[in-house]
Amino acid sequence: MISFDTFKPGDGTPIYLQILLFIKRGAVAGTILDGDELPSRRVLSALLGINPNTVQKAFRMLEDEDLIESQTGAKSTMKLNDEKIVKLREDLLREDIRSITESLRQMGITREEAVRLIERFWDEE
Amino acid sequence: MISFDTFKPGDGTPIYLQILLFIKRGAVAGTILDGDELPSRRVLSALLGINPNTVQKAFRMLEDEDLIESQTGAKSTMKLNDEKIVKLREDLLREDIRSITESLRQMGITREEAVRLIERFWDEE
DNA sequence: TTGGCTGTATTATACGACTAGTACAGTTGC
DNA sequence: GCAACTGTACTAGTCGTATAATACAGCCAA
Repeated sequence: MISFDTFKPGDGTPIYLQILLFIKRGAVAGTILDGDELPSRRVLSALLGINPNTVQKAFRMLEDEDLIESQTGAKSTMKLNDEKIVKLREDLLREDIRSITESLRQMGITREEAVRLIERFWDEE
Repeated sequence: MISFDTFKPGDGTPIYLQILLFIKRGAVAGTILDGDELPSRRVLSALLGINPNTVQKAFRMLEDEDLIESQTGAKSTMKLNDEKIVKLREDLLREDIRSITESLRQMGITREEAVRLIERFWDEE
């Protein structure tokens, strides 16, 4: 059963997107595996203190991307393979890096400064 | 007059926040200086193809942070000094770095991999 | 078999972001 | 002075996110 212990809703990002990203990043990290059972919509929503419909929206999108399998009455399970994971990793990384480089460049930060900042703040907090 | 030529609304971030960040990052980069005139609400909204109220919301928040000065009838101007800029730089950098490190860590990326990714993708696009 | 769980669907409500339109007071340049 | 600009304020409406409550059909273990 996939654990959401490390999941903490934050920023202003829609909750359903945060759930989506949490699952995808777990799949990339290898902490979430093919066949793993997801918590039920009701259980997870109670756990996170949010509405079941919000969880359902996230799970529905995961199913639309063929990353989970659902059938009425039974728990949903992860549906992963190497190809999907490689693609997920590329997509997520590309967007993260694109976002940070654009942001830092707008502030006039150089590549060398950016690297130094990452090295310095990586292990904080 | 501050130019918004490089401003391109994107992601799902609220437009008024994107305008806010554009100004703040420009101040940090030194491309926007103390005393600089801002385009009028109406002109900027027409330029960006958005509603004047959205621009007003961003400008209002900048004034609440004492980063611009506005008076009825006259154009708004930037209100900066070294102390404010240092603080802006720290706040913006901290949030950017926090965001990217958290995201990459959730994907199981190490510090060394993160640095390599930044170095590799910095000059792309 | 049966009761409690599962996924799925529907309706209604609330709020923030954004748009549209209008109005009014004050500045600026000719 | 006056016309054209400026900032500010307000109402009304749409859309996406999130909540709340309810309902139904299918799985599964005791």
